[in-house]
Amino acid sequence: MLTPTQPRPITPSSGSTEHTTVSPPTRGTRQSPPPRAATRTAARCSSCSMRLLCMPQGLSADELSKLETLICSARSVQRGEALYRSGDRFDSIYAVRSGSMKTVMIHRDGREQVTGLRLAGEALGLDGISADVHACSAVALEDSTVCIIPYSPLKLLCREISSMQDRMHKLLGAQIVSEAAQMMVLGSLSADERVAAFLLDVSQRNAQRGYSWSEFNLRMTREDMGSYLGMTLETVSRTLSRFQKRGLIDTQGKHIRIVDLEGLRQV
Amino acid sequence: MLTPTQPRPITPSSGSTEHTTVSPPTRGTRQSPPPRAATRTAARCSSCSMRLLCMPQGLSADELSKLETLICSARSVQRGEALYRSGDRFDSIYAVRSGSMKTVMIHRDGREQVTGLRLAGEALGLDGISADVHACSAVALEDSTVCIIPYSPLKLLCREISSMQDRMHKLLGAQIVSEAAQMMVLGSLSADERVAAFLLDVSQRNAQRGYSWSEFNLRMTREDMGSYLGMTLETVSRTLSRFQKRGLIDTQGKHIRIVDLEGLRQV
DNA sequence: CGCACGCTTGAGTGTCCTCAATTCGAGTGG
DNA sequence: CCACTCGAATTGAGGACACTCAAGCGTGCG
Repeated sequence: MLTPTQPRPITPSSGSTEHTTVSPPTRGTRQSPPPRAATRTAARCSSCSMRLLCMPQGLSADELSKLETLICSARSVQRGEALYRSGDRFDSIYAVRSGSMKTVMIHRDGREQVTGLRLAGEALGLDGISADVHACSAVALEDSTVCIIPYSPLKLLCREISSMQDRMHKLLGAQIVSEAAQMMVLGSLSADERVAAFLLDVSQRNAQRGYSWSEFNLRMTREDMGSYLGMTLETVSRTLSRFQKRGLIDTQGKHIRIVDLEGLRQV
Repeated sequence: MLTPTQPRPITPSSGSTEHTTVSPPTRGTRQSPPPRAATRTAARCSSCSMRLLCMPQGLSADELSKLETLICSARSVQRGEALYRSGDRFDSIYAVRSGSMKTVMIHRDGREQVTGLRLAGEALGLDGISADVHACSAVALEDSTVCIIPYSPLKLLCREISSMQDRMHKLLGAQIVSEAAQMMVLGSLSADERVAAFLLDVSQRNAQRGYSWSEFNLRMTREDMGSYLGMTLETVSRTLSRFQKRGLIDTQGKHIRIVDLEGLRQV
């Protein structure tokens, strides 16, 4: 496969706030000198992490209060800013509260691969568990906020409450499965099929979270999509145009409307 | 990129014991009617799962004995036979004790993608945790034996012993990272680079387990390698031949010797 | 308003796929 | 023991799909 954790050429946590090579910093993006960690009320935050961690199982009132003892602060991340970088020490996982983020892995020669897209409500940061150091970088695709769930207290909680343990395992397991699915996309599908699969995936995840399956804003650039799907931005653009001519979708820029769901499913 | 394999009608779990299309059953492979679960002594098995689950941390004698209460049987799997299939109910994870296995994911149109290679000592079956049902199939590349670690008792143990919990999390996290790395291989590297990365990965994993980094038998067929690397078997074969002419490796069939490690690293 | 960035579209090229023939090797049966 | 058979691997020739390079357009932001 590859030497998994390559010598990181990416300045892991240089004093400067520049997010250098992770994503070419948008000129318009204001370079907020201190990546300000805006702390919010614990109440809102634990409700955020609860959705992430406890959704399926019901918890007793007692257990709920224990959950709320998780020091669960929030942080806002500006568009283009990195929540964490490959090589950063791992100590928390995150739940996207608003906005969206991408995860990026960097090859030693500088090529970068988008390895994931995280929408509001989804988990982030699990790539740090195995080595106590993050393997990917997480970059905001738009101004976003995340919930910070410190890992050590979370582990304790998982030992106390079995449904939390279950939830944690399923969270990790779900990422394993979705990455395997993406390997299938990259390894076996044609360009058209990849784009269709991606649109259907985002549509389905939107639906799951109570938003429209048929209409959404994809904050990634064509280049990000291309990187995620293993193709060039030009091919992504051409494919979307062709889909539009075929009456499958309706796009203008980052806004996408799915017109013919069944058609998309049939490649 | 490609539309590689022909429509493969795979029967996920037909009543028959045939391992039909997962990997065309070698004629010679005897069709053992009951996929026999050869149970071994618990002692050998827990030592097997211990390597997998406890390697980094030391455990107290007391904790060790608890670990051994894990009902940990073994099973042998013939070449071409499936240890589990996509859709099977999940109730155990496995540790490869001897031999090697591949994990395979099947697209609805029948195309199949090799999503992983597991050598002796490595973990298997984590793809079932998220949905209580396996997302991949696991097929033996040669006659192999695996250690069966029932999941429910394992969960209990993780709640009792924090180092087991750590180990479990790291096992899951490591698969997340290695799959992300494979996404980078599939999404960003050329054919030559993919093959080189794969050889280096296997070499490194062999070294890690105390075997030779420079010489090994890859039990996958060229087709399996191609599927795993997102290319055709012909391209794999051509690439290996070219590497040999360049003096990077020495191959005959499935036996591979790495001649110029540094050269391989430089693509 | 103007610049810069992102997106679209076109033309030409190259990498890798497809199809096909042959060789090699292992397991089987005569 | 050797010929036979079948699958796996190698190698070649030709073609297709996606990439590269390049120009033009839209738009959001300073």
